[in-house]
Amino acid sequence: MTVRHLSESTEMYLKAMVELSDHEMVMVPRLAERLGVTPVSANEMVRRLGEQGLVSHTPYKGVNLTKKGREAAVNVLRRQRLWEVFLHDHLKIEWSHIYEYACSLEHATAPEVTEALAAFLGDPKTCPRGNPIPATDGSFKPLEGISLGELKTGDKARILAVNATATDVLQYLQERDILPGRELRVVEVAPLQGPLTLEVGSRITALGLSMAEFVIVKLIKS
Amino acid sequence: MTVRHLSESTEMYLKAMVELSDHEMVMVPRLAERLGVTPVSANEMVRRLGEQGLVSHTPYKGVNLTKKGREAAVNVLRRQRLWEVFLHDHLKIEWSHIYEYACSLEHATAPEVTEALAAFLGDPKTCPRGNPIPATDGSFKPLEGISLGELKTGDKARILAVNATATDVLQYLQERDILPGRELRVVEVAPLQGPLTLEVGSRITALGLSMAEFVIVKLIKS
DNA sequence: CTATAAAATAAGGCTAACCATAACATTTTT
DNA sequence: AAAAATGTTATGGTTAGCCTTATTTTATAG
Repeated sequence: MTVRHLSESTEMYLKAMVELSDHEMVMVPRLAERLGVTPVSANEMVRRLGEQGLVSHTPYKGVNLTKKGREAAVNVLRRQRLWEVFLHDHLKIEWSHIYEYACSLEHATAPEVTEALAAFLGDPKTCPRGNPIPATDGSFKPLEGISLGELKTGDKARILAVNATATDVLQYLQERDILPGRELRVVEVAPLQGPLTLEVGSRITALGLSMAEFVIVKLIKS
Repeated sequence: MTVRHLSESTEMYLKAMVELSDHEMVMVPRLAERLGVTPVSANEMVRRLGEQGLVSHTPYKGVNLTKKGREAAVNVLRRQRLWEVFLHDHLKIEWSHIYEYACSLEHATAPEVTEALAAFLGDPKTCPRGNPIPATDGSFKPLEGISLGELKTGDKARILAVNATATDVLQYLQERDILPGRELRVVEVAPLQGPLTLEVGSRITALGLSMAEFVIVKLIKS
């Protein structure tokens, strides 16, 4: 049915693809950025993934996952987010660190362990960063929401998920209480890619646009 | 103080060394056997470990761990055995599989996660295979017991630990109820490296010598 | 003390993932 | 339509960890 055993690197590429655009084409250099490798290396790897039938690449148009690739990617996501739940709820690991640690564990997790873990956790549907956890059968509908960067002055919204992966970014956001479930109001949007001024709880915070991109929100009708 | 980050392969070598002889010299080909690599590869790797100050190798005499190497090795053991406890007690993974799964996880476990896991598990002292779990500070006294292979006809003993690592061997032993805590009696020791005949519970079982080597027991005075 | 077995080393090769630099192709902008 | 920006490919290099096939060194048993 699905795939035997994929290298850690392969899993990271697949996960990156599903994380930064589900179903749309991704330019290879965008992938490279997210994975912290050079575009040349990413191209090389994409070729290898193509040979394995995991992605299809149309030069100058982008890559996307094949059916097989998406299955594998969703499976990685499942493992990762289950570990996130465990690390957060049971081990009480600090929120900003769980992504990093879960990411190491995910590659070392056999199917039997994944399912036992899911059962132990009570089949959670959401991870601590707010993202949905794919089901065993691979069914998975990505969060419907918009990026915080798309809001206008005066908009009110609830934070659905925080998709940052770097520990320091997560820490920065955590310090400002920008966490799943919180509600916020956009006080001001500065021009020229300038920062957003937000009111979260009763705090006023400035947030750069690039960080705001990581925050998925749902507009609250007002 | 201790070491930054060791590769998975490095950790496996260190663990193998502490597992198959604590404090005694090990011949490199013995290491190679346990790790499933050729003696040539093991020699190469031992050289690299030597350069990192983790082992010291005296040609034709054997290798042993340096202080630094032993610290690292004991740390790996700690992580591994903690995961074994989690997999067995909480995830209810089958006994014969926990070594294999724990072994993957151990290499992906940061210190913060290790300690949080230990706390979550209630600082267990023993893993499901019967081995002691090293403490955070690295203190660790190996089990004192003898190998089942050293027993004589008529001896009675209690099984302290089962040190096999291969899943199929563990399964074989599990099927014959050769598990930590069980008591047994040696019915017969066949000559010429022949099998032992054992009475475990009320069952009579024949066990080859090489498998018996994996079983650590304590003689019961009679 | 020499013969044999065991351990070690030498030499050359392979793979997955990375890197840099440079050339080339395509898309987008002006 | 030309220039600029972006994406891709070519080429050659690196590292860790493995491999095989000799060859050499040492330990040990007769």
